[in-house]
Formats: sequence, structure tokens, C-alpha cells
Amino acid sequence: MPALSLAPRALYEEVAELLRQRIFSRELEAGSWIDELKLAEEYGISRTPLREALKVLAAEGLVTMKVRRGAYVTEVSDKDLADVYHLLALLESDGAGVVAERASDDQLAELLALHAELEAALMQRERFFAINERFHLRLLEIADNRWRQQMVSALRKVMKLNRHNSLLKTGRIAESLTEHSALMEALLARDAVQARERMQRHFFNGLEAAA
Amino acid sequence: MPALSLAPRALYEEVAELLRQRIFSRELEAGSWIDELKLAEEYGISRTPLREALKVLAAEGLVTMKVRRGAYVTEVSDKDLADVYHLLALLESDGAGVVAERASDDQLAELLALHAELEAALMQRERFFAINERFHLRLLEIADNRWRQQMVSALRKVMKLNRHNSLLKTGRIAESLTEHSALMEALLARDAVQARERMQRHFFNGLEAAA
DNA sequence: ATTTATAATTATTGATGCAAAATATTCCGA
DNA sequence: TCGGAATATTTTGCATCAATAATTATAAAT
Repeated sequence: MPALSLAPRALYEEVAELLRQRIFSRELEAGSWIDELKLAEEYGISRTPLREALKVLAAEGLVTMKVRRGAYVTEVSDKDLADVYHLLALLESDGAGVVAERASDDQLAELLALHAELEAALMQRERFFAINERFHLRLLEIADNRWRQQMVSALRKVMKLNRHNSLLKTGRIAESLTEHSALMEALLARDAVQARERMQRHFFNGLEAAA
Repeated sequence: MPALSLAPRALYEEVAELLRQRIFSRELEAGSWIDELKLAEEYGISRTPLREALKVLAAEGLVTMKVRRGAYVTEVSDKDLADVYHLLALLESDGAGVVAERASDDQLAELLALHAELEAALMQRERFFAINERFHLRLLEIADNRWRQQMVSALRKVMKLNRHNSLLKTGRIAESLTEHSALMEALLARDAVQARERMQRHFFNGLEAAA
């Protein structure tokens, strides 16, 4: 992979990313109004790309547009968190089932390698999180359904809005790894039913921990 | 429900809807480039709201933005159709399971009433389709997860892009009604497992018919 | 004749300006 | 002093304008 992005993103995409960061970091509070003029000035850009970015974020569900009243940071209630979590579990477990059924041996080997990295990183919190994320993303890639990937990515973005920010609580690293091992086993055994079930449980336990 | 929308939508939303229509009707061909200038002139508006609409559609997956090259109507391959269908089945069957578990008696009665209307409209193709759609939408409303609703709505929009346009083939009305009855039974029995399974099958049969 | 470089045309992207609408403020009356 | 109406200010939303980037066409050189 190239170190420098070969395709320079449009300004509105850059801005969208910056805004996501600020929303995730709670610098832009949930429910609060977004001041276009102020932000545009702050970033040294005009309102046009900023407004375009806001519309993209609205489509993602991160902000809500009110007619003639501008953009507001979406409030994510505890119910919303549970709902999003429920869907993530549903989509990712479905993906795991598909992988168990249809992945090539090479692809399973790739996941196994990531899983091994995960075990090795047991004591390195940050690294563990990063590899865990890569594992989930790679699994979805292998499941090969761009619409599912798109939806999971949107849901994960929403998830990050919440203060129960992480899909993986610090205290749960050990349990999480055990669940991962069980999942990996099911995948290698090409047991779709088990794979789905174990991914589902993995998420369910995560929600318990977050609540 | 009010006949006139109380909240007048912004221009970019109106335009987004118009563009969806034109994409669905294949007036804007899959894969083709979207001429902003021409469309803006045609609608008698400036390019700003048009571009905002295009970005919304891009987030929905209906068009693809290429940097410095504008917007293109997303091509939906047969695999895409199958993938979207798979996800719709997954999400809606999950919704059916939730409804079986958690809907109030009143809400179930409401669905039953819609189902009765459906039976009554067996011979009226258009009406049958309309009521069928209402049934599915209402079920999702009752399942009460706005993120799921948002995703299903996005997926249905994509689905309409395809030439196998309908979730419900003309020749399948009778079978579809039978499946619906079975689903309704499971819901009334509050049997979540059966409800999920039957909704799943309903979709699966639909795909068979479409393919 | 083919390939490369340069120039011109065309379309996207970003900035600025203006009008309409909503909210806040002030002033007047009860 | 409190409430309501009118005015002023703020902010959105749409249009127009300018600049940047890309593609195509043309010309020159090997």
C-alpha cells in the first residue's frame, strides 16, 4: 500500500472526516447546534464544502438536519446504542457465517494469522484494539458484500459517538480473546452455524460489558 | 396523516427525490455520467442544491462520485442485487423476530388488520403491492430500531435501481400471500424463531422468482 | 507514422454574495 | 411589571462567479 494517498480526496470529504473526529471526541456535543460560519472560518474554507460535508454526515446519521435551522449533532441515547449494537452483531455474525461457508483456504489462513497476532498482542492494549479492528474488517472484506461493509462502517461510526465508545472494553481483553479463539475455530471448521452464534455471543458479551 | 407535508423539504431533498426517480426509471442509465449543468438548467435551479443532492445519493450508494470527474449512476450487478437481497432478508427477518417477541397486542392486531387487507386485495395487483409495502414498513416501525429502518430504506432504494425492480413479482402474488399468512401466524403465536425463518423464506422465494 | 508535449476547451470544485426565514431583542401598552 | 407586537439581527439556503484540474486535440520531432 502506498504511504501517500494516490487519490487526493475532495475537500468536503476531508472536512467530513475532521467533523467526525470532533463529534467522536465530544468536542461537538451531542444535541448541540453546529455553527457553519464559525467552523468555516476556523478551517479557513468557505461554507460550500462544509455544508456538503454536513449532508454526508446527515446521511450517515451522525448529524440531523432541521429545515431552515441547520445541522445538529445527533443525540445517541442508550437505546440507540443497544439498537446499533444489535445490528452490528446481526450483520457481523451473518458475515462470519458467510466466511465459514465460502472463504478460500488462503483467506482463512489470513484470518488465522491475524488471530495469532491478536494473541501475541494480549498485553498491549492499543495494539490489541488495532489488530482486533483489522480482523473484523478483513472478515467483512472476505464475506464480500459491499453493502454490508458500508452499513457496518456507518454503524461503527455511530457507535463511536457514544461515550461507551469502544466495542471492546479494556477489562474484557482476555475474555474477548477467548471468544475470538472460539470463533476462529468455527471458521476453520467451516461451521457456519457455530461461527454465527459465536460472533453473536462475542457482541452480546461486549454489550453487557459496556452497559 | 396530513395530505400536505407540514415541513416543506429543502430543495436539495426534492432534487434528490427527482433524481432517484430518474435513476429508477432508467432515464439515467447505470454507469452513465451525470451532467450537472444540463440537469440544473432542466430543473431551473443552480448547481449548488443539485450537487448537495448528488452527495446524498452517493451516501445512499445510488451514485458514485469520482474526484474531479463528477457523479456517475452506480451500476448494480446481479451479484449486488443478490447481496442487497440477502441483507434485506437478514434485517427484515430480524425485525420480524423482534416483533414476535416484543410487540404489544394492539400492534399485532394492527398487523393482522393489514394482513386482512392484503388478502382482500389479492386480485388487485397495484393495491396488493401497496398494502404489502405498508405491512413491511409497519412491521419495521413496530420493531422499533431507527437504524434498521434507515438501512432497510436505503437498501430498498438500491433494489429499485435494478431491472428486477420489484420485491414482489406479479406471478408470485398467491404464493407471497401464503407465505405472509404463515408469517402472520408465527407473529401471533409470538414465535420469534418461526417468524424469522418464515420472513427469511419469504425473501428467499422472492429472489428465486426474480432471478 | 507514431509518440510526446503543449495548448485549449470543458467540467468540477471552492468562494462569495444575496435574499428569505427564523429567532432574539426592544419598545410600547395594559 | 408583564405580555405582546414590531423591528433588528442572525443564519440558512440558493445563485453566481472564479479558479483548478483533467481530457482531448493539435502540432512537432524522432
